[in-house]
Amino acid sequence: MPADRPRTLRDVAAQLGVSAKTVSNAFSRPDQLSPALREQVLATAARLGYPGPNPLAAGLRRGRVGAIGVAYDNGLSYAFDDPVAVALLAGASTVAEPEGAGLLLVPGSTDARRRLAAVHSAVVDGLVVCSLGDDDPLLAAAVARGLPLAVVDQPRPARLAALGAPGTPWVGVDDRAAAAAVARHLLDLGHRRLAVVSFGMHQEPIRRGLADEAVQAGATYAVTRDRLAGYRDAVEAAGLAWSAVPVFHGEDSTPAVGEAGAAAVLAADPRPTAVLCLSDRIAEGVLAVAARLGLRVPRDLSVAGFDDATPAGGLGLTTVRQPTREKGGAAARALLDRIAGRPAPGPVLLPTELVVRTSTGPAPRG
Amino acid sequence: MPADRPRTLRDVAAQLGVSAKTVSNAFSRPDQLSPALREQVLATAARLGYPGPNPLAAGLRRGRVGAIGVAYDNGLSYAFDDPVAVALLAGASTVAEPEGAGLLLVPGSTDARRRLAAVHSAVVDGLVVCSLGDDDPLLAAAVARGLPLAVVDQPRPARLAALGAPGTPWVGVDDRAAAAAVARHLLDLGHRRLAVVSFGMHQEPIRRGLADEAVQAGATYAVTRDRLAGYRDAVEAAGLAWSAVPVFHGEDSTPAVGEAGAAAVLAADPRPTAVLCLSDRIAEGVLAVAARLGLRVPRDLSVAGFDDATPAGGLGLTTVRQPTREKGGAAARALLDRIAGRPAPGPVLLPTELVVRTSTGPAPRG
DNA sequence: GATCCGTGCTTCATCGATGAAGAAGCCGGG
DNA sequence: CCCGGCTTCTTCATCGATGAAGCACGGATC
Repeated sequence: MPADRPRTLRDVAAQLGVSAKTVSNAFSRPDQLSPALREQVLATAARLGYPGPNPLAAGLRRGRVGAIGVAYDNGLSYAFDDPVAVALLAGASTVAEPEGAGLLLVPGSTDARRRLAAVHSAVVDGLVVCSLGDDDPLLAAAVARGLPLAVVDQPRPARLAALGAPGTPWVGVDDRAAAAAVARHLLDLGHRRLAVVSFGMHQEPIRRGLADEAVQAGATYAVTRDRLAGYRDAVEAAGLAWSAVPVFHGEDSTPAVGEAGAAAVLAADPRPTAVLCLSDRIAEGVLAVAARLGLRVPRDLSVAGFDDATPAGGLGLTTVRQPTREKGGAAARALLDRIAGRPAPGPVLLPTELVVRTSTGPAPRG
Repeated sequence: MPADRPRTLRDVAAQLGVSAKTVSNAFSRPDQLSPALREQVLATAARLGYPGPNPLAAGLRRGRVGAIGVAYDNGLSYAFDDPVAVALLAGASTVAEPEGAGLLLVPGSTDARRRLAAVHSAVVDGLVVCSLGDDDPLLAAAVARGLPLAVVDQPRPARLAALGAPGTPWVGVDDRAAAAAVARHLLDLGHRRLAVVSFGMHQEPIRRGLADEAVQAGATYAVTRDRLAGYRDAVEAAGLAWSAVPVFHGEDSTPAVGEAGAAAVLAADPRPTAVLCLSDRIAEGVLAVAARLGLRVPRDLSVAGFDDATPAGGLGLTTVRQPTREKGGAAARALLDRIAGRPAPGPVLLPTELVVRTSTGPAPRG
């Protein structure tokens, strides 16, 4: 009998003169032994201070650990500041929790090596990857590990197939059509001088500035590419030249980028009368600058966002609602299905909706 | 040679005619073999499609998995809706991420058995537990597993010692003093008829209603107990009777509870002139009801919150700022220290600060 | 009385990797 | 020429639990 707390089933088994497997069954398969013996085993285990079956060892043997991972393009600390990312996690947890599955937030890093190491060493049954660039090695690493995957937003299904992960469940929206809808809304209001403030085009290099058409088309973030293409569709359908629309892009989806973008595009003369933002958080920054410049919204300037995340409603922001929570939920669901060997759905395209609030109005005359 | 992808180091080793340990070293301890051989091993592994060392098996052997868990009193899906919980996670991730540690969100459940099972089966190196009731079996389960712990808010250090976890790192604020400060602020403004809207007293049973002094003192949530005691300190110091202050309590920290509470306490005649809320989210609900009733804030009614979380600023809410992010960060830091065998700090008491905004003002005359 | 079956428990091999310790080869120093 | 020490790689045991298959026994069945 071990002097201190027994660490293994074996120790407890020896104490009782039964087999290790029986102790294991007492904990994990109550139907495999008589209730009396089970009680006795559990009581002895408790008395000796046995911590219970080691989940790591059990996981190794079973090939299942009861947790799914979530990997982001950006770091975790960023994720928690972004209402969209939080909503996604909320959705995923709503699905995972009732199934008893934990959610492992995979640490990000600016260092590519460490970022990949985190994916290699994540102890999970599967991975939800969110918003990766077309050529992000993180996805390749996950595929190489043979982990069941579910992808949110990007890469797009076609790209996934090219990356050797065909049939991977995918959840997203029609970014292009949605973006076209907001742009059309502004064009219908008579706006002719538009500007765009976007988040990043690529994971690397991180850069800010105006993006010409070649840069836009070369974006490795499919979401960025497609939303810009959607704006362009609407602009050209209205008979305007896309090349005349300044597109500022920052590195991520933050008010800071919105502020920088607003400063850049609103300095032009003549000033744009409407700014299309690739996210609500960017729009938040644009609104802040507009206020600082003394521009009345929407009388002097119309601003539209994307996402309909907190606090778009409070700001009166016209935007595109996308069901972010549902995206997270659908991805988690698909992943859990895959893990359980149930048939997982193909690409899931969720609906979007233009939400018109008070930040957009008729173009000013002249 | 295995027909399909090799699954183990051994397979790769056999292919190359080296030992399994060498392949292991090629991945995990580059300094333990010649660069040339390492290259060769990695190339072969890649060629064969070996997924890399299984993190589960490595974790078992090493006794370390590179992730810390976070367990909540409430479910995950609730956590993501509460800005305070999100801020806590943000803080924890800010600390864990640079260390390469993942964050496992342990699934909650209303079913006690499943809740404990989740703690038993969490594959983590340690656990941050947040805001548990004094007698929550979840804590006992974590202690029984022998997991390194760090506790946020509650149970209090004294209680932890009683539960067999003395010396467990603890992070929190002086809830009682902070609550007294807000209450004093209102009393100083001349308010004499106060009311309180609180969140839960116990994990179970979940119940709403007015809580008399016995119920308040018997709360198993130390945070609830202490904040109420703080209010009481200030009220009695002002020469008023605490028993005359209606204390409504709901189950959790949501606007819905605030609305129910407001409906209950504002129905009294004479009406309270000030409502103290145990959280900003509750205050949010109270403000909504006040608006619905046509009460002007702060002219007819003063409302104070607690936390200074989103969107307290936007609402102009007077509240107590507590450094929630830092709480999460400090807890994660302490836990990682413990896991690494570094000396962990004793109880960490973070500062709070009264933040006066526009939701509180002088008591109406008469 | 022989056969069959289900219950309750055991044995055995295995999940996949890594720490500790040991054995070759190579080097320089005495 | 021999020895100690370093590098590089190997062997061996082990981390802790569980699936699959097997054995023993009591009761039902014919």
